[in-house]
Amino acid sequence: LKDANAKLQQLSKRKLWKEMQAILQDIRRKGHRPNIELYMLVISTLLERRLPAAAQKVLEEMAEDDLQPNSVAYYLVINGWCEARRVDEALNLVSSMRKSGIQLTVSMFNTIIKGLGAEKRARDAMKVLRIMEKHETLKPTVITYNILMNAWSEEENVKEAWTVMGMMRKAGVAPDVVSYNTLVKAYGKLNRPDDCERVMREMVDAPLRPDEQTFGLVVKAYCEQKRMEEALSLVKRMKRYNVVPNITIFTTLMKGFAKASKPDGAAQVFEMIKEQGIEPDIASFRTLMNAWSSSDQPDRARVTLDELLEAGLQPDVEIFSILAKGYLRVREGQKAEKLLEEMKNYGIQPNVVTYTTIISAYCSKSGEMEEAMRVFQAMQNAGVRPNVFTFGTLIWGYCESMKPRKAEELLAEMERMGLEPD
RNA sequence: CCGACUUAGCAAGG
Repeated sequence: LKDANAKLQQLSKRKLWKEMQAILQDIRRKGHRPNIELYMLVISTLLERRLPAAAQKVLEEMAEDDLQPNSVAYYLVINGWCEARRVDEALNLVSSMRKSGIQLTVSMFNTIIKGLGAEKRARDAMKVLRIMEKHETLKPTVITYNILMNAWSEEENVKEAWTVMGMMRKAGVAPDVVSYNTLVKAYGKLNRPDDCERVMREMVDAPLRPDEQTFGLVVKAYCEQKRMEEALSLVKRMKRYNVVPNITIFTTLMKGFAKASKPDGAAQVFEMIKEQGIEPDIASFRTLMNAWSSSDQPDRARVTLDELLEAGLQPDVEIFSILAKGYLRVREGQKAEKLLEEMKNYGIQPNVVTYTTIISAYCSKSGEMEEAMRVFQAMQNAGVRPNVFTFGTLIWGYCESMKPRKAEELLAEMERMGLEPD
């Protein structure tokens, strides 16, 4: 058993779940009893690989061995089903647990409510919460209510989110910062920054202190509307609440400037980051590069890339895809394609986005469809599967260059590959 | 008793 334990530890690191299952079976066949730790290791590996069905089987084997799995083990499997968008399986498991008298916990229901929300079933999630409210020992906590509020917010139903807030107050549970942030988020999705501000004021009256996330959400709402003046002034107002703007908020601002076609604004924000003594992270570099690339200035994106390298950060596939987009916008297919070599030097594998961007660059110029098709071939030779975007781009390119026959051929090829044209 | 589970930022001219 000790031996098996060590072996399983190794396999778990490499996520070799099939081998782990085999060892577990072997132990049991020989009439030994694996201990709880062994079982848990296999279960968590299976769940990491998104195999809740297999994990549940192991859970059942544990029970056969008279090892009562603890509630964390059950929670993990329930959560696994929910993350795999199979909430009904999670619900089945819960009802069989109830029949066998296995301890249920609030976390289990929290994850189910979240899963229902992810399946756009907030209405069902609401029912689950109401059942919990009537239960003696499984009363919803502030987290439960928040999860449900978020489910409504995802469905852009701010009215029901408020309803949940009312329910929690009625149940004697005080809304917290997360509850209010969720409402702010809901209004943000609805493009109503002014209502975001209103919720923030209500939050202050509660009294609760808005945090970085609150401001981040409101700043984003202004940015979506391209109301950059207000976004900036809100960031300045943060100090009054003793909240220091962080890298996320600055990045949100940069994205807003990029969206508003104001790359210089993004560059200024980038300077602000450094002035605050914050080290820009890879995401902020990407956002600034994207601001340059989206505004047809690949050379400036290139300068930013140099700065990234000087800062000692590792460029990644997204960085190069963004740079390729810059060349796409100025219709420089060759320069975009040349990035492939550069990436090779860094040991970065181009992905479907990178290739599709390069293909678009060729497609955007009449008479370069052959180049586009060459890259399309190279991509497949490199083992990268084209997707609907890739085909859509090529089909568009052929249509633009008045070659509908070619476009039709691609449409057929797409279907042969099992891709659904949209 | 303490944790854990909930809410913000970034890439593809279709």
